[in-house]
Parts: sequence; C-alpha cells; structure tokens
Amino acid sequence: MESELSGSSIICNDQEELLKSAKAKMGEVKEENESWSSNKKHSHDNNNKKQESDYSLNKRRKVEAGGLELGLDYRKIQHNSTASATDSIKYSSLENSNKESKEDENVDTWASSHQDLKAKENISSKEVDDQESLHQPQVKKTRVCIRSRCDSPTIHDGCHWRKYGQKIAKGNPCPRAYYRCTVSPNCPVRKQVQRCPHDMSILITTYEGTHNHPLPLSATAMASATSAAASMIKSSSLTSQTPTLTNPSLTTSSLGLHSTNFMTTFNNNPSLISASCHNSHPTVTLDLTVPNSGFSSFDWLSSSSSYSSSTSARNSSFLNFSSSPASSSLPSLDFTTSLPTTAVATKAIASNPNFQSVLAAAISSYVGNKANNDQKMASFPSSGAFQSTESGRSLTLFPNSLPLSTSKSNASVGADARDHIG
DNA sequence: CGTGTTTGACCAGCGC
DNA sequence: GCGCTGGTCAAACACG
Repeated sequence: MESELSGSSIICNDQEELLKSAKAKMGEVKEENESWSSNKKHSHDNNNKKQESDYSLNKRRKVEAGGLELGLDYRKIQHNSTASATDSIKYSSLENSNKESKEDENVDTWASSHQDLKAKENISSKEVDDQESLHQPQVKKTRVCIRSRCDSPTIHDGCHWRKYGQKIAKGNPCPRAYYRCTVSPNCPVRKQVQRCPHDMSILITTYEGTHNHPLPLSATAMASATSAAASMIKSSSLTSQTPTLTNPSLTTSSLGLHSTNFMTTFNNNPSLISASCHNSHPTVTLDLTVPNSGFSSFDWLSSSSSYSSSTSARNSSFLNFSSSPASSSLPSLDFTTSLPTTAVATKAIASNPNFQSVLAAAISSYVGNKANNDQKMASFPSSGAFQSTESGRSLTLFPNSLPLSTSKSNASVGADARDHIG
C-alpha cells in the first residue's frame, strides 16, 4: 500500500529532474551573476532601493503583524477566534466567492516560479508531464490546499519538512512559511503554511508536487487525499467524461464506517457542495472548518478539549473544488456561464468518484487520527492519517484557484480542528 | 557536529 | 521602466 500510495503522483513525477536542471541552470545564472554582482550592486541604485524597500517592507509588515506567528496559542485567542467563529463561517460560506478568492490568491500563488522554470526549461519529463503538456499546456501545477483548525505552526502530515523561508504576504498579517520535503534529498514537494487572516485558528496548508520516495504510513493518508484530489482535477480536465478513480486504493469501502457514513450523508446533501473556478492553478480545497448540518453526530467530533467542546458548532467541513477554466472543469460543468450552475456543479461533483475518493481520504485521515489520538499515539498510526498528539481537529482541503463567481459549498463534518505538529 | 530555523537579500514575474 | 510582490537562497544562529 505504501508503495502504491507513494506511487500515486499528484502532479508530476519527474519534478526532481526538472528541479535539478532548473537549479543547475539557476546555479549557472547565479555564478554568472556573482561574477558581476559587485558591479550590479554598486551601479544599480534601483537594486539598492529595492533591497531597502524589501527590508523595510518586511520590517514594517512584521510590526504590523504584531509578532504573529504560525503557531497559535488557542487559549490566548480563543475568545477572539470564538467570537470570530461566526464571522469565519460567514466569511467562508457567504463571502467565499470574493474574500476567499482574495485569500486564495495570497495563499495560492505558490510555486509558480517552478512552473515558470519548467516552462522555460521546456524539459520533457515522462508520464504526467507528458499528459500535462499534451492536455494542459497552460495549466499550472495542481495544488491541494488543506484548511484546518490548528494551534500549532503547521499540521503534522507524516512527512518531514524543512522550513526554508518565511514571508509576510500582502493582505495577511500572518507570516507565510515555506517548507520543502526532506524525506528524500531531492523530493520536489513543497508546502506553504499560512493562517487565515479572518480566522487565526484556521491554518491553510498548500501542497504541491509529488513525493519521489516512499512515504511513511502516517503520511499516506494525506498523500492519498492530495493525490486523489489532483488526479480528479487532472482527469476532469483531461476528459469531458466523468473521471475515473485513478487511485484504486482510495475506495470508500476501505475507509471505514465513518467515511462511508460521511459519504452517504454527503451524497444525501449535495447542496453542501459547490464549485468555483479560477484561472491558473487547478486547486482542490477541502474545508472542514465551516459548520453545517448532517455531520454533527460523528463521534470523532472531539469534545475532549475545552476548545472543541465549546466550539463544536463550528466544526464542520466545507468542501470545494475548483479547476482552471483553461483545463475545462469538472464534468458537465461550465464555470464560465451562469451560476445556477452551482446546483449543477454540486450534483456533478457529488457524483464524481474522484471527489469522493478525495473526501474519503480526508475523512479517513481524521478517523485514523482521531483513533490515534485516543490512544495517545506516539508512533506512526497504522491506519494512516495524521499524527497528532491532541484530539479533535478539522481538516480542510481547499481549492484555491479562482474567484469565479460561484459560491462555495459546504459539507460539514465537524471535526474540531486542532492539528498538531510534531 | 549535524540538523533545523531565522531572516535579510536576491531574483523573477507582473501590473501600471 | 519602475515598483510591488511572491518565492527562494544562504549565512548566521539555535538546539540537541
């Protein structure tokens, strides 16, 4: 299973080589630059100004951010976040088309540079790249965004990450952290972590790339979810027909009762789903932070923590899918036209097996995590999913891409989101 | 000493 | 062309 999952590529399997060659090129360029860097620095006032601007801007933003960090002391902000819980819900459910789009823009501009490099290099990679080049020539990498309520700096997804940068993004007082996978030296996978500016309790994690190495068990659930999500988008974009489940390991039958129940509930409430469409990056987003009906009975709704018990009402999921217009979109959906389409999209997505697989994987993660939490697990969970030391959490796969005027859907799965990072 | 984080600097893309 | 912004690099630093 592990190899199976690790082999399920999210986007492109040969990014390693792409990055290698790209980096090699960058290295060359850098060497060239360094040979004349002194000239450059002294002769180009613009650069100096730019540097000062960069420096002062970051300084200013840091001051404005008031020392905010990705980590979150829930107790400190509880009243705040609780008070803003409804706001957050409103934000997510009512204003998602606009505000969230803006937020997504902030969060989802990730790794475009790699795409640019890729395009520039015009490197022919195998499998997926071939498909992408053939069918999605202008589509950027698929990304999977996970929104979760989490008081730690990042969610623990089982992989090993190394932080390589942090930036204060425009429009968000919270810093955005950049991580790369260090399980394998050349693993191209990156992730971006940022807190939602409208609800500091929500952690937005965006994944991009495909692991080129076997994953630890604890990471397979996330990998499965992201892989399936990306596969769904890919298949949706590659064919006008209903996409097939590209990851056979992701079947609801293998995900346990909760997943099945969720699926049933979800399918019985197609209105909980909607679709939105953006340009550029096809992104899948699953947001379980928005309350909704029909899922409150899940026993893995944690009530063990003061936070979760007091805020269980807002523990739910919010499911979204979006894809690039350029890559078409979900089957039977025309995101470019009118938007009673939301209802149509909702149904189409709900019936999309890939969507279900994504959902199932995500739910599986929670279920597994919850179980592991209950056991105060200290090692990799056998059921996959996240590794957490706290009970209760909510997971969100979120589609960032575009602000198409479509409204977002919500499928609630209340899970108190308190992902914990290791 | 190895590993990971912090943070100022740098670069490229994009919009005006 | 210029400035803004996001993403990345890499030296310095922290930690076990």
